[in-house]
Amino acid sequence: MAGARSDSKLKKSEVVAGRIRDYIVNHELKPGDRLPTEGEFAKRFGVSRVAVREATTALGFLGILDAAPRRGLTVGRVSMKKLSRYLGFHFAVGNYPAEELIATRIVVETGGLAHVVERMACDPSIYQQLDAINSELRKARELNEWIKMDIRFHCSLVAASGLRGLAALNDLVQVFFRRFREDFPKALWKSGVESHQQIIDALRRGDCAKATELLTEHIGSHRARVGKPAEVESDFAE
Amino acid sequence: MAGARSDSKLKKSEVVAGRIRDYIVNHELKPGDRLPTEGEFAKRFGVSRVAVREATTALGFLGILDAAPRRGLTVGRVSMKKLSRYLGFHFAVGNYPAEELIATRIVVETGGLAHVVERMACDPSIYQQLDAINSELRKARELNEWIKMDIRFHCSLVAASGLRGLAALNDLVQVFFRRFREDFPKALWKSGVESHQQIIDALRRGDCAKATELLTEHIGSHRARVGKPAEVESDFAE
DNA sequence: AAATGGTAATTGTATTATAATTTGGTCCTG
DNA sequence: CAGGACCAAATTATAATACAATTACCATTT
Repeated sequence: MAGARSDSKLKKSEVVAGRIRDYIVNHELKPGDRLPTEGEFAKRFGVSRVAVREATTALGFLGILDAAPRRGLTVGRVSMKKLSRYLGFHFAVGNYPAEELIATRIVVETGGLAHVVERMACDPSIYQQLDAINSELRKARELNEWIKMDIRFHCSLVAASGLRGLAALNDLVQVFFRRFREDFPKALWKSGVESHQQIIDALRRGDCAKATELLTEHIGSHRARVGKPAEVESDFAE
Repeated sequence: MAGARSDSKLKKSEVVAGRIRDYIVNHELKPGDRLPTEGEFAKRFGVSRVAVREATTALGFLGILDAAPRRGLTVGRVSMKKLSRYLGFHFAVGNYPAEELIATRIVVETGGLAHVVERMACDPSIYQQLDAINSELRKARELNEWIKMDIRFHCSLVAASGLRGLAALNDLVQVFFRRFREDFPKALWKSGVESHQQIIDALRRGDCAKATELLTEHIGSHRARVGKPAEVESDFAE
């Protein structure tokens, strides 16, 4: 009942945003291409510049377009970083249950391992990079630093699969997961780093099954702590 | 070089959006909770109401909050459907390579299968639901209808894992994948439906390995068609 | 020809006004 | 006294306008 309006009656700025979207699609514009100015759109759509402005601002948030004085509007690039800045926290609010989030992490991260093994066989620098990050992690002395490096390790692990789409999804998952790292006890840091080491060593050996087992265990170790309930809708399904 | 501004100099509306986000986090607000009015925020942040309005509009696009006259601002629910309206088309513009998108789909969809088998054993209605959707798909006579039902089948398949986070990610992937369905030849519809049937039958038998193999093959069959190159950044990994 | 500075175009921000909508209360009626 | 209808106030929705800030482009000068 809450979002009933979203279909029955679109706000004007949403309509305008849709028309700008259509403009991009119909003209087959690619990132970097220029769009008409805000005033131009306002005149063309017969609305005030404020309405256009709200639409362009919102689309700017999504990374769909960029706006700069004198340059005007240009088609942008979707940036997961930009998105996660606003969406990541919301999953902390919307509360997916811990168990589901952990299981999702396992799926996404282990899903990339086979590709990692494949690429690592051709390119030894991949191992070195992961190893270097883990060394940094070992040197962490403060929680925020540790969190940052731990996230970087896991993101790099998935990125090493070469599947940028999967890496993008993983970026999101990691952000949603952040709250579980906030109270990660220092006593467990060391064993975490060792887990990482074992995982990348298994990958270098080409032992994908072992790496999968270790990573599943590693992520699953978070189950020890917490798990709030929640209610989150899924969309298309049903 | 394009998005350099995004870190060096945030627009005021982005700053305001960030502060509203922080407000929600700091007050531990949950979906449905009320926020101060736009005027209130404007006074509190020392900016004009237009700046607040741009922020709230953008956050409204993302589903992070709802705004209604007299009711004011309330914390919203993230809706993948809402997001995909604006992001889906952009991935068609931003162009992930087909191969990567296919591989990502395989990871996400097959990753949920083990959970599906588990839940299906306890709840036969899950099979019935998937079977019903596939029957609908079999009756499709028009491309748009077919696309819609095919997406619904695959989304329901992942949703059947019970992992709502994974289902949300999958919703996104399906939207990004849409462009590959646009020119799906009618001649292949029938074999697609049969693949679906074999998959859910394998799941009902508890044969997860077979289902995984079939689904991998099913999704991979898209490889026959196309594959544009692209350049898309990944974020955290570097 | 290159560098430098100015100018104009375009977005960024603020102010104000008015319309539309919805909640909540109040008043009237049975 | 209860219930419904209506009215009013609060709040968002939209618009019009003005000015500041920024920067791409051009002209001018050295």
